[in-house]
Amino acid sequence: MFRQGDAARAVFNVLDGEVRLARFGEHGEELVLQRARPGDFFAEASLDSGRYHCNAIASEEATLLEIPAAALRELLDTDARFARQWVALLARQLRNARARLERLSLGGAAQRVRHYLVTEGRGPEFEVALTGSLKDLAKELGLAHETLYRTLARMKESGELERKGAALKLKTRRQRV
Amino acid sequence: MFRQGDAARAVFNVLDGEVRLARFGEHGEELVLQRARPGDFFAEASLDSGRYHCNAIASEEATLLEIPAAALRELLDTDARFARQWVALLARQLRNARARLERLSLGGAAQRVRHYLVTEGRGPEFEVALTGSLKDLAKELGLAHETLYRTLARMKESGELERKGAALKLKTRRQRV
DNA sequence: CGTCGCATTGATATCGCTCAAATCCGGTGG
DNA sequence: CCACCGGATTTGAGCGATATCAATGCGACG
Repeated sequence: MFRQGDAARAVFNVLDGEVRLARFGEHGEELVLQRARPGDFFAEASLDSGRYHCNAIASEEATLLEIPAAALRELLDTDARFARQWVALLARQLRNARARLERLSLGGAAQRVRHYLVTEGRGPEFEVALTGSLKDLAKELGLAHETLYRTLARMKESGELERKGAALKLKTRRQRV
Repeated sequence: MFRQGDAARAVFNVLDGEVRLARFGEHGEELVLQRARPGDFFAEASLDSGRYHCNAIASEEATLLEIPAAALRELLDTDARFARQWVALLARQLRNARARLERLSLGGAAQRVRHYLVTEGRGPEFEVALTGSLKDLAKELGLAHETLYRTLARMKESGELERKGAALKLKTRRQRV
């Protein structure tokens, strides 16, 4: 859709499909900043800065709603209800980014997995339905995929984790150490 | 000022001093999410969610402006200019959080230091004036402080980095590998 | 002068990354 | 229906970077 450094012309809303927001390291490795799924906005943070700060990649066929920057500014200025929702949206994304920040600062693969389940999971057992592959999850957690496989296997063996197809559950409460 | 889990009553603005926004791990280690300095707002993201998501700690004497949640909502609804600035503030913080996210996802201490200098530094040599101690910087970079010392020493020895008191500069351009 | 915290350096252990190989699985084409 | 292919998954082995533990110097501050 656009590349890092382009002038920010518009904000987008995903109607259908999925778009990855990513940056690329020196060696071509991809860092996913955000995965925008139907209903999500993206490039919201670039609006005020004039340039896009990452690359938008449609991994599959996707339908997008493109909102020109000028139109958005107009909306923000005139529609108070919209402005309030926009603020709520930014705040939500900010909290999400900070949760990931906290996760990445954890030492130890198992801790990251636990943190992921506790923050993203639902219900008393912190159940998470995997959307993509485990390799994708490994990227999200900042781990090599082999490490994630091994960590999941070890946690499953110790009874701390349960896997049913694409669902992950935390079985035991986090222990006092 | 407040603790994680408290009901979010207000947003704050630092007039003087410094406030750390942090969470604590199981073993008491501190994770700094944000350092609010004079002019900065904090707890902006908690407003919509009802509860604070981290602890606010005044590391030194600080003067704060407390803005009750109701007042802020009122402002957002009535003052379009304020709402626009508030959106810009959130967007800035979001970009900042994502930059840190990108940094933490880098492997290798030297890469993180470079990323820090390139994103936070000013001018052609990416000069950064250290505000706190190197231990604080180490936390920000997600490194043990010993590792940061060693990394800085190695980079200085190789001529890539220069240190003058509290200022850090990148001397050579990042090389193609 | 004693203490405290930061800065620095050394030694060691550990954990996760890298390289490698085997298996599985879904899809594709014959 | 079967052979084949690519990507994900899984397991193994070894290495290297970082965390951890430890000791010392140094400056500020009481």
